[in-house]
Amino acid sequence: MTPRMSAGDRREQILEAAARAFARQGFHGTTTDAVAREAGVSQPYVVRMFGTKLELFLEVFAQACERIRVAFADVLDAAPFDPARDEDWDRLGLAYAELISDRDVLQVMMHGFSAGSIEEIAAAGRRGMDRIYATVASTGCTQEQARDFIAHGMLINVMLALRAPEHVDDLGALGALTTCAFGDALPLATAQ
Amino acid sequence: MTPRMSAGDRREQILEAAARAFARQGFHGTTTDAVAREAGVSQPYVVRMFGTKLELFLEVFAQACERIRVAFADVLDAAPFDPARDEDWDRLGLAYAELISDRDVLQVMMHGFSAGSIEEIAAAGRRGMDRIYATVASTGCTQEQARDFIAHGMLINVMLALRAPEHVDDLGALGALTTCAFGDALPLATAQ
DNA sequence: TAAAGTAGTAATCGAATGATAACCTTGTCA
DNA sequence: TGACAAGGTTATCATTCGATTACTACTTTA
Repeated sequence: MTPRMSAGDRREQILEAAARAFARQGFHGTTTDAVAREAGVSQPYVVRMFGTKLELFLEVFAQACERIRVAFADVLDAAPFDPARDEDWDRLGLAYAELISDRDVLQVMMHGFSAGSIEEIAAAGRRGMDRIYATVASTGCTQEQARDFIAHGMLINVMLALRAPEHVDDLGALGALTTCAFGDALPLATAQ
Repeated sequence: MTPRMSAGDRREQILEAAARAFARQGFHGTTTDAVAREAGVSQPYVVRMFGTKLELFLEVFAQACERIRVAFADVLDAAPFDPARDEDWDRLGLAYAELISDRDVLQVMMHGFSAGSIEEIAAAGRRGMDRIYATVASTGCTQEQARDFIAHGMLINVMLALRAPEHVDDLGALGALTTCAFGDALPLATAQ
C-alpha cells in the first residue's frame, strides 16, 4: 500500500507541488515543509532531492518562465503574426490570459521577479525575462509594442496577486482598472 | 552621549530604516532585527513600538503608496493636464522616474503587491493601487490610457528589482527592453 | 532633589526552519 | 534467496525569528 514511485516521477510531482506552494508565498514565505506536505512526502526528502530550497525554487522558476515563453512561441508558430494587426496582439494576449487559470505559473514568475535581492534569483529573472521578451520581439514589432505588451502582463500579475478580480464589485475605481486590465479574460481570473 | 530622541522622531527614523530594509527583502525576507540594526536601535524596541512586524510593514507600505500618489497629484496640480498631449504624460512619467532615485519607495510598493497571500497586505495593496489609479484617472483620460500608464510603472518596478539597468551592457535583448522601459530616466536608475 | 514618566536595552523564550544523519523498506536480479 | 540498490522516513540539530519580560538610564517637574 506504500505508493512507490520512480525518482523521476516523484521529482515531477514535487516540482508541481513546489510551484503551487511558491506561487502562494514566494521564496522567503514558503517552507520546504510546506512543499513536502503539498507533495505528500517528507520534508527531508524534498531537501535531499534538490539540494537546497534555493535550487528548488530556481528550477520551479525557470520552468514557469519557459512555460510562458512557449505559450507565446506556440501562438507565433500557429499562424503568421502581423504586429500591425490588433487581432494578432489579442491572440498573444489570450495566450497569457489562459495561463491565468493555471495561476501558479504567473505568480511564481512574479515572485521570482521580486526576489531579486538574492543574486541568483535576480540572474535567473533576467534570463527568463530576456527570453520572453526576445520571443515577443521576434514578431518584428517595435520595441515599444513589445514593451507595452510585457508591461501589461506585469500589471495582470500584480492585479492577480492582489486578488482584484474577486473584489471587482466592492472596489470603486480599482474595479474599472481590473475589468480594463483583464478584458475578456476576467472570467478566467474570477473562476477558482 | 546616549542619543536620546523623542518617540515621534524615533518612530520616523525606524520607519525610514524599515523602508530601506523591506525594499531590499520584502515582508517575509526582512527580520525585525534587520530593521533594528538599520535604525541603530534594539530589536525589541522596534517590535514594541509597532506591535508586530506586520503592522510595521503595513505602515511602511501605506506610506510608500501615498508618496507615489502624491507625486502624481503634485504634477496634476502644478499645471493643467491634457490626456491627449504626449508631453503631459511624459511629465507624469517623469514624476515616477524621479522616485526611482529613491528606489525604496517603488520596491516597497512592489513587495507589498506580491505579498498578497497575507490578506491584510492584499487589502492594503488594493487600497493603495485604487488611490493611485484614481489619481491618474482623475486626469479625465480613458481607462485604457490609465491602465497603460500604470502597467508601465509595474514593468519599471520589475526591471528595477531585477537590477536590469546595471546589466544593460551584458544583456542582449533585455538591454533593449531596459532602455525602452526607462527611456530618459535610465541614468536615474543606474546611479546608486 | 525626589518622584514620576519616558526612552531604551539585555536577557531570554518558544516555535519554526533548513539541513543532516541514520535507518527502514520495497523492488530487482545474479 | 539473498544481497544490493533505490525510494523514503524518523529523529534530531543548530539557527533564526518574532515576541515578552524585566530591567536600566535619562529627563522633566513639582
